[in-house]
Amino acid sequence: MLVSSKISPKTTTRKAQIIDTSLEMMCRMGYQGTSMRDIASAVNMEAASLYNHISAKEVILSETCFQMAERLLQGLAEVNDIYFNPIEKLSLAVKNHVKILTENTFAGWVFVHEWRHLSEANRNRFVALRDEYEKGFTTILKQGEDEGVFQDVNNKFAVLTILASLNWVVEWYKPKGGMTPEQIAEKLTEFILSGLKKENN
Amino acid sequence: MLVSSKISPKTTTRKAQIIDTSLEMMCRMGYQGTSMRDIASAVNMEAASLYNHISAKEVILSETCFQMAERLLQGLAEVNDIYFNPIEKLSLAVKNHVKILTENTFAGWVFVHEWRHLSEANRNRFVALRDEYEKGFTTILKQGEDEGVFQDVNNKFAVLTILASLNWVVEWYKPKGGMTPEQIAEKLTEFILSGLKKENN
DNA sequence: GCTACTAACTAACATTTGTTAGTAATGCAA
DNA sequence: TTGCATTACTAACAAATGTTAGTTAGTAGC
Repeated sequence: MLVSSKISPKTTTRKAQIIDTSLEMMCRMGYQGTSMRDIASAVNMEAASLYNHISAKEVILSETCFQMAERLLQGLAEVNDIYFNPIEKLSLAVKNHVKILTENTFAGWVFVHEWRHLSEANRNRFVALRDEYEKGFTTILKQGEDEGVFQDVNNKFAVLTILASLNWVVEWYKPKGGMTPEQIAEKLTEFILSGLKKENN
Repeated sequence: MLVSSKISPKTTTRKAQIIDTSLEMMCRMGYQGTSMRDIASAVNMEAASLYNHISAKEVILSETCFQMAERLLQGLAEVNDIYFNPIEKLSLAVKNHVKILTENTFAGWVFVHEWRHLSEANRNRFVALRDEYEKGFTTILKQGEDEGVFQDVNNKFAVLTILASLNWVVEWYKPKGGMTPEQIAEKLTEFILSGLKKENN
């Protein structure tokens, strides 16, 4: 082994290293624009050697997409289980979303942009998870409406618009940038809520 | 010529036909996922024959991206020139944006998502236009602040979030769907403005 | 010290990629 | 009728693609 990644023997496996590097490259050049040879040379090995760690290129994409989806869903489920106030729920759902996307910037970007290149079977599974996630947000909005805290809006439209602004975070968030994930979440919540709270207009 | 597209001899050129078909395919499979042979067989010809109409694959992408950028910029410039009231300005800027993106769904999608695959030179030019466009929105927000109509927000943050929700339209807008572009623009404006107007909270 | 495993290698594969060269058939203008 | 521009074709190119086969050096457990 020429290149040893023995900083911490088990926590950072070679596989994780390959995936991390791949994700970073896919952010710059896209999934289809990043070849196995590109990835290999970035981690200082031959393309064929990658297959000792990863069974196929698509696994890099699918593992990332599903991991992120699971994390988002789990966070949202917790919020919906524990809290009662719709405003609080929405605020925490936003915080959860921003936290997960900014925690791993590259995975976040790939999750938002590159899932389209999943194989059909995986793409279908993925879209199902995404729909479930959207449903979680819809539930919060509905509850808010019922309790008279939120305006009466087209829920589908509102959820999509909200998620749009949340997902866009991956586009411009930089860890060393001016705002922390918490500040971003707070500002986004403000932005969204001021447009939803009834006592406005 | 086996396939004749003589519905209206000059308005729909073969080139336009090729580009339209390409854009539709790129929406489904991405720029890199759409090969010249894919495009060719979709318009019933050989890949090599495409080069009688288009000098390179990238031209399909670059022409689309720059055309859309120009249209958006021109619309925004008109709004900023003619009107004075910041709320009216913002509302019309949103309407302009939604109109142009929904007028040609495929071009809109490609414009939003695939510009990354432009060659470096073109990408730089493109990003410059996009920055200019963002600046136009920033101007409106600033004016609104100065006149005390809008809240004091982080302008960069607000503009990016606004554009995020505007661009997301390409993701889910369907011509035969429930909402017309005008209705979408109106709802988006409502959503954005209620989060900006001072008399809120 | 033998065994089994891990992780790297070289070589090659069958496709697919964007694109060029060269060649015909067509239709319009002179 | 001649000539030119348009638009299609076939054939081929060099490069790049994801992946497999077969091999080998090092390491850990018995």
